[in-house]
Amino acid sequence: MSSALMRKTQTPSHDGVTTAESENTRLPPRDRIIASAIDLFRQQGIKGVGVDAIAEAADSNKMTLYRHFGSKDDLICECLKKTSARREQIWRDLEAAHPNDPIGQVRGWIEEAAERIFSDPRGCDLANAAVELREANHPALQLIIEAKKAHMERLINLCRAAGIKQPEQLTDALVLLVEGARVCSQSAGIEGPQQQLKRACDAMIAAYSPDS
Amino acid sequence: MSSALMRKTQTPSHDGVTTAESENTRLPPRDRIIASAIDLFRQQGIKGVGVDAIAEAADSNKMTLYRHFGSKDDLICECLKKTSARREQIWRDLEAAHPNDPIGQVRGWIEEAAERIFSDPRGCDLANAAVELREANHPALQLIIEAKKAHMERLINLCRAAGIKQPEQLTDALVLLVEGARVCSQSAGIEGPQQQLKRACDAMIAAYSPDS
DNA sequence: ACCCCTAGTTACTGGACGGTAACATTCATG
DNA sequence: CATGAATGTTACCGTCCAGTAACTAGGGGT
Repeated sequence: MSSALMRKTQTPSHDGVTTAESENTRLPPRDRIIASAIDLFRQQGIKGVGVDAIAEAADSNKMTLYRHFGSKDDLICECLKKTSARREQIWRDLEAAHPNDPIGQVRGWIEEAAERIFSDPRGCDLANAAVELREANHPALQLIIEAKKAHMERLINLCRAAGIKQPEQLTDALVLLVEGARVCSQSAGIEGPQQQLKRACDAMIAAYSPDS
Repeated sequence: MSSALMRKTQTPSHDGVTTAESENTRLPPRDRIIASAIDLFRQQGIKGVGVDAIAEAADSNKMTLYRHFGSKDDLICECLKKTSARREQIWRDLEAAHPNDPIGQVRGWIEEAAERIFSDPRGCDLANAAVELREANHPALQLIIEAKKAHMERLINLCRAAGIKQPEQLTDALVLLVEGARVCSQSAGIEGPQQQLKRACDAMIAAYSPDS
């Protein structure tokens, strides 16, 4: 809490001209608002944070927020889209890191998920949003489902390219394990079963790999 | 309003002796409130429902609610305790259904989880609560962690009794799969990987079973 | 100069929220 | 019948929420 407040206190472009370079380049308000919203949603939950807090954290204000996003639900959807886009980027990075090595990309994805679980045990933003936004037909829900579907499609193709016998089944199993680890990191304490995510995935991959 | 009045009109022990049992016996307000709260929390999320709505759904009122529970957080904790207690009862039922068959109890637990996922795809109340109650040191969190821990302890003992080589590892993997299926039933659409929960668990059990 | 678009500021609305006070009612007991 | 505890009823408090209105301040273009 206090650290977050402290961090926000930095007076922005107080001396004006020098901001030329580096990450200090102030993003336009829309991007700042989305970034702050993703942050706060992750820290306090979607229903646990109000638009005023988001605007303030973005060093902006509520009116500007409402000029860019028609409603809080709108902003939520844009945040989820942004999160999905970042995921796509991670996949592209994995492809670059393991070229022509589909199973390496799959293992890289698992590795990345495991690291993230330990460095920031707050689960998957998309899945968490689905838990919080239970009102029927919430516009975010379709986004979440489609993102998960696209994600699994990619995994299936990688598994197939890797010569897995039943790529759909292995993908389902791996997704269950990873999603389970992400939720357990929130509900099962620091010593929970998420500690064994990689080992469980290895066992599952072995079970579906062609016998050596 | 009027329906509430109508419903309340039943004269209780009007004929004295016969009322021994029957489900028409109105539960005391405290139990009605907890039951209604669990229901509403599940339907609309913990942060999505107010105490007024809970009191009304319980055919009671806010003051009675606050006489029994010091705060909404208090009520949340009692609901989670009740949920944990019901889980314990499920385990006892499984023990009775599969006496001296530890792996049968484990499979029965998986079976029960799978059925529940399809009949009511709203995930695990405990895990969902952990997702929603992110404020640091929320009193519910410790309850959730302890319930999950006790649950896993039971699974480990069953796996060990079944002759599994590494009972802790198999338990971790099975819990990841089941928790993953529960969260995917909310976030991955009706055709999500939760459909393959049982198959994935079978593969995992096979991988950890002594070779036949 | 001019306009115009974007962004920031302040103040506000109406409603829902968690929680409380004061009072009225029921009802099983003595 | 009297008592007292548990329950119900109504009204209220202060706070927070999502969302809006009116106004001001800069910053480029033309």
